[in-house]
Parts: sequence; structure tokens; C-alpha cells
Amino acid sequence: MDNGGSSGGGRPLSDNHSHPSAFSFSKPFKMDGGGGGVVVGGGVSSLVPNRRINEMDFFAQKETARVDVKRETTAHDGLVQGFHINTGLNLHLASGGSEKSSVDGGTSPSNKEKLNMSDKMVGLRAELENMNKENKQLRAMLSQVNNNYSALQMHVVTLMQRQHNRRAEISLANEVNTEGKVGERNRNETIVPRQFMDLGRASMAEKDESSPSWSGSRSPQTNEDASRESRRRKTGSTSNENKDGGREESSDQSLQGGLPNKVPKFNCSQNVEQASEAMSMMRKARVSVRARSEASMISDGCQWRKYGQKMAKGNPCPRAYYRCTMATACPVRKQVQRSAEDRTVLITTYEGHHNHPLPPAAMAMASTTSAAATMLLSGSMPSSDGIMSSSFHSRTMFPCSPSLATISASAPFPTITLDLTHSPNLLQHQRPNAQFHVPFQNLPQNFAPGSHAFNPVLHSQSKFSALQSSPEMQPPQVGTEQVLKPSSSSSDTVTAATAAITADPNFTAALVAAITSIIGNVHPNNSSNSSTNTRSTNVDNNIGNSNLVGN
DNA sequence: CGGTTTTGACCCGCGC
DNA sequence: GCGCGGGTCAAAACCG
Repeated sequence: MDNGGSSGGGRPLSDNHSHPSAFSFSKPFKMDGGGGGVVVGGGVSSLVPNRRINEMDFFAQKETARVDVKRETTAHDGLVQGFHINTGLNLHLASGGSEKSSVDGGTSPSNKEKLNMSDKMVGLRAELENMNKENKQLRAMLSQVNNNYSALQMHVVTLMQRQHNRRAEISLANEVNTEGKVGERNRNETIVPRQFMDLGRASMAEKDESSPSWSGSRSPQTNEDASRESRRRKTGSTSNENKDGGREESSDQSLQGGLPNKVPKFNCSQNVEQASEAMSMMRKARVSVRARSEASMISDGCQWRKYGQKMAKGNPCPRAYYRCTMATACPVRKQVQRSAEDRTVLITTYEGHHNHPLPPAAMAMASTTSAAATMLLSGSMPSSDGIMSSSFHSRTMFPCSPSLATISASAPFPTITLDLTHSPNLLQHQRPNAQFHVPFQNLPQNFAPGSHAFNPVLHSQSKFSALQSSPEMQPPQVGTEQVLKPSSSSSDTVTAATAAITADPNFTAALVAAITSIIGNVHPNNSSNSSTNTRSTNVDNNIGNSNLVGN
């Protein structure tokens, strides 16, 4: 691996990554001080060289220079010149100055006043720019919150429906069979999918240990916690482990904290439980992205810290494990591995939801993974028996983009795979035919289904059966994904999932935005990617993505 | 010096 | 029970 050369410390990473708070607050303040000092203190001659101090903000310097010229001409050429200048760009400034000078009486005080006003102007503009930046940052945060909100909302609706179905089912079963089993089930009333529940318990157990009755099959999350717990007990809980444990705990909390709007809506404790279960499950849902890239990692705008690497069976390429480090408690993880069949294909699997504001470059991917996970879960959870059927080792395709995404909801983690290996022409076949209008209704103009015909080559490549049977399409890195063996029940579920996903414009919009950003990032032309990971390409990514996300 | 990467060890679930 | 594979940890090495 090229990790040694590309590793690099964290500082370039944090510098390159346009963390909003880092960017928008430091520079304007510098600018204020510099610009103000120059104009007030310096004479004409001293001002000109100052223009070359490029450390300062361009905007402030331009203002300074403009004022210099005016002042110079006013002083040397008299009233006519001065009058001429006053009709220039800074009308407000000039008139204000003249007003004050008439009050004060002298001409030189008038100049000073002008200077002061221009100083203030510069400061105000700097402030304005600062506020604009803040505004942008807030907008980004807002859009993320909105995204999370809608995702969670959909999931809650799904849960409610499932609960409703279950009640109906139970009452039906009670009529038919009055056995104790059913009665017991009825007492528990809201039995959600077992796997779902276990995941929820894991997070609940951390916060509330007063639920010892939780037992049964252990979910990976529980395993993780138990493993951590056992290690903690063994080693006497070093500071690091404490930190880690705290991190995990706070990650769950923060997960919910990141979506505060929904949780209070649950009045009964069971619903709260379900919500947290849903969140835990969402953390476990995975979104896998296949993309061609020479880089060791695709640039998604986030900061990642590698915490492990393993040789996976059946793949000579190692699998790398990354954690999001943009926030201390961010639960998002990802796995990166090259495809065994095609080494140019990089498979990135995301898991979890960011609990912190994201830079614009990261918004697309985060939104996609979030929405995809949500839709995957809400659509894939069978409502018939509340348990993710073991027969649900199935995959399906997005009808809107047959070569784009694959659902693989095999236990324990439902996974959705976005195949971007045909990315160069992706934008040309957003909508293969008129059959799938709805999902792209809300697309930004850039991504609105264009007049380009669906690429016939890709179209032929993307047939359902071909993709299913293609070993390349099976993300080899995750879980126990299996090749499709469609059963009637699974196909129903898959259909439901597909329908749910494709009916959600938010998801499709986010999906397309993410895909487009990825295309920009993983394109072979991006030569700087070849030996470096995210940090080296973030600036480019930000530039490239800002347009996409902004739309 | 602080953050990241590397890498061996550990734990757990699962299949036999 | 044992081995295998996946996932994670954490000390050491590395980097800027």
C-alpha cells in the first residue's frame, strides 16, 4: 500500500479540510485590523506599498487603494477634482464626509473624516463578508439537519406503520390462536424486528442499565460493546479505553442529539425505545460505494482516521477501517477496499451518521449515506413477522438507475451498494427512460434529466441479471452478503424497498449529488489523488463540490 | 508535539 | 470445542 508515503500528519488534513468554523472566522478578523490600521495611520505614499501586502484580505486592500486615489486627487487638484471624485463609486462615503466637514468647518478635518468613514466602511464590509461566511456555514448546517430530520421522519413513519401492522396481525393471531406464546407477544405488544431491537438495546443499555432482561441473539453492536467492556475489565480500564467507551456512549447520544426534533415527539417509552433502536439500526445500515479510483481512498470531504487494516478472505487487497474524526464522538466509520476482480475499483462502505456539521464537500456523501441507509432500512424491514427474514439475502436494483445501486440486505447489516464504476457517463443516463420521472423531480438543474439518451452501452451493461451474477458487484468486504436467491417473500420486500427508495426525491437528489461529487473526485484525471488520501485533495473537492451541493 | 498510520493481538460469531 | 474470518484495539512508529 502507498500508505507510508501518503500518510502525513493530521495538521495538513485539518488545514485542507474546509471546516467551516476554521475557515470563516479567523481571516476576517485579521483583515479588519490590517485594513483599518493602514488607512488611518499611513500617508499617501505609505499606502501604496501596503497594497502589496497580500496576506491581508483582497477586499480590504481594494478598498484601501480606492480611498487612497480619491484622497490623493482631492488634496492635490482642488475642488473640481474633489467634486469629480465625490461622484464616484463611494458616493455615500463622500457625502457623509462633506456633511461632517461642513459642520466641523475645515477642509483637512473633512479629509480625516473621509478617511475615518472609509475605515469604517472597510470594517463594515469585512464584517459583512464575515457574516456572509457564517451564513453559508449555517445554511450548510441547516441543510444537514433538514436531511437528518426527513430521514428520521421517514423512518419513524415506517416504524409506526410496522407497529400498526403488527398490532393488526397480533389481534388476528389472537383470534386464531390463543396460545400463551401469542399472549406473551401481545403483552409486549410492540415487538419490533429482533435484530432491530438488539441494536437498540445496545445503545439503550449504555445509557440505561436498568434493562437487564434484554437477552437473546447478540447483535454486532452488543458484541462490540461487550467486547469493549470485557477488555475494559481485563485491563483495568486504561484512560484510552475510557475515552473509547465514552466515545461510543456519547456517539449514540450524540446521534440522537443530532436529531433532537424527533425524539421528544414520542410520548410513550416504547416509542422512544423504538426511535433509539431505529437510530442504532441506521448506524448499522451500510452504504457501499463502488468507484474507480487510483487513490487509496475516495475523497468525500470528511476527515478519516485509519484504525485498522485486515486482509479479507478472497481478496488480496487489504481492507482498511476508518473512523470519522471531524468530531470526537462521530460514530461514522467506513471501510475501504479494492475490488479483487478489478483493482481499479475502490469499494467504500459507510456506516453510521455524522453527528456534527459537515463541510459542503462532505454534505453530498453524508446525505447520500444517511438517506440511503434510512430508505434501505425503512424499505427493507419486512412487516410481516417483524424479523428480518433469513431469506432476505437478496439484492435488488434501483429501477431509476439500473447500474447504479444494489440493495443487499443480508444479515446482519443491510447494505446498499452504489455502483459508480460507470461514472464517466453517469450524468448522461440519469433517467434511462420516462418511466422514472418522479425520483428526479427535485434534482438541481445540473442534474435534471437531460436530453441525452441513455447510454446504450451502459444500458446493456446494467441489466439486472448481469449485475446480480457479476461477482464484481458483490461488495466483498462487508458482512455476509450473499448472492441473490430470490424467494417470493424476499422479492416482495425488495420490491417494497425499491419502491420506497425510488419514491423519495430527497434520497435520489442526495444520491445524484453525491455521485456527481464522487465522479469529480475519483476521476482518473485527478492525478493528485494517486498517491494521497483525502487530505491532499480536499481543496479541489471543495471547489468542485460546492457548486453541486449548493444547488 | 500532536495526530495519523501500522500492525500484531484480541474478541466474538459462526460453521463444522 | 476448535478454527476461521471479521472487526477493533492500542502501542509503536511515523510525519509535518
